[in-house]
Amino acid sequence: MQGQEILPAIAAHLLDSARANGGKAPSERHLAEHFSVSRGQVREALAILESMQVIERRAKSGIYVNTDNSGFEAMAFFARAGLPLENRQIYEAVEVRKIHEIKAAELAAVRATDEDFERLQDVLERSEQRIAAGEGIDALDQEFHLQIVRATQNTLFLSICTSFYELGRQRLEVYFRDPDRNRKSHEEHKQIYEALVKRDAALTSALMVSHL
Amino acid sequence: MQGQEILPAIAAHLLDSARANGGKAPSERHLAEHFSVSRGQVREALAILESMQVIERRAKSGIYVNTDNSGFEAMAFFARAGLPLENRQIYEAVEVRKIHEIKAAELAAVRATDEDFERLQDVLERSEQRIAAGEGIDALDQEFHLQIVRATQNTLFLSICTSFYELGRQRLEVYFRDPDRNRKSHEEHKQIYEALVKRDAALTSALMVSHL
DNA sequence: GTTCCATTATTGGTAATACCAGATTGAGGC
DNA sequence: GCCTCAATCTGGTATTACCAATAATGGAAC
Repeated sequence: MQGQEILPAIAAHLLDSARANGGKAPSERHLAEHFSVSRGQVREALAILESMQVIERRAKSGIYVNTDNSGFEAMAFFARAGLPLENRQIYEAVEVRKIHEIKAAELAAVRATDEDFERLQDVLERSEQRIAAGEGIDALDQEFHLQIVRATQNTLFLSICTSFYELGRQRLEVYFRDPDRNRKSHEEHKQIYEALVKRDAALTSALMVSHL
Repeated sequence: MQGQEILPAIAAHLLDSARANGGKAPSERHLAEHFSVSRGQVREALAILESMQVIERRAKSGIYVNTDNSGFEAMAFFARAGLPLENRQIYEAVEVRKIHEIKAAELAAVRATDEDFERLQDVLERSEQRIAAGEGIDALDQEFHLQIVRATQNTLFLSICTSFYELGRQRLEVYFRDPDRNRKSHEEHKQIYEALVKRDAALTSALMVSHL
């Protein structure tokens, strides 16, 4: 185990230990020895985890894991690191994601630029090729949705949505094993694209609702 | 200058230095000396800033500030720390905030519990008292909106919105100097509350649109 | 004056060590 | 069983040192 990539490992270890120990996590010195790194490295990782409110460091006492943690930063980190999320967190994230997707579609219909349309069309073409070759869409599905969010011209919106995509990656890979779903999803994407080009916000939004 | 609270100070210093130096920030050793803390403390702060993608640390080279940074984490941190945001970031945040507020009102109308109604009523009563005393609403206005988001029963939603409120604090304090605005805002809050109690999602949402 | 290269200084990454003072714990006395 | 107090553990902080790659510098060659 070596530098920088220890963050997820330490996070996972903290969560496990805390679960088996009533919220209390191992000391910095223990963690340093366990992962064969210096205490400084451990403290850097802990500082980040504390900034995301995943843990709390109490001076002269110890490290405590926030069990009821549902902050956005923490969720995004967990998703990125492949750490397990609570069922409630997943449910909430899916709901918030839907809300964003639908609103993004509506805004994109009004604001999308020519470059946005080109990018979307490119994604659709590549999807078509993969389907024709009998392969799954998986990553392209997310890229399509991401490009729609991007077409809102709101980078903050994009930043938030990107976190949600990382969350759903594993689930979607399984989902897109089924060729029928691939085709169906692709057809809906094409419809959404058509609505976007017409700049029909209401239609785009409605199509997105039924697509999700 | 002493521990833990140096993060905002270091962040501000990095931004200033980088602006005057083409993206390049002072070295860790310089920062440590400037703030009279150890290099370890500086590195903890830098680790957090890097996790928020505010900076990039290139080994054996230096620290570089991400100028085109528009990540959610960074925005939330900047707002919390009272650091200046780009105009574009503020504009985007206001838009995203509106979207959330409106959707929250719609969801809250369906999901609000008795406790939620009590909390909202409490906020309204306190607002009434402050207005009667000729004082401004400021914080209570935000509390009202926050309680509505809370009534969606989606803690992730709440987490995201909380970040936006911290952003708008300064602006709102100025806004609520005007007694007329206070009264008007309070009246609209009462209408929204009535719509919520009726569990009329469409009406609540519509009222929120015109309120914002 | 310009170009090119070798030497040097600087920089982030990492580790090891030490001290502080409050929190925690455990043993001993009552 | 309860209380008291000392030994231990813990996070917070600072200091020092080494590594290796980069960036800066200075001089040599043209």
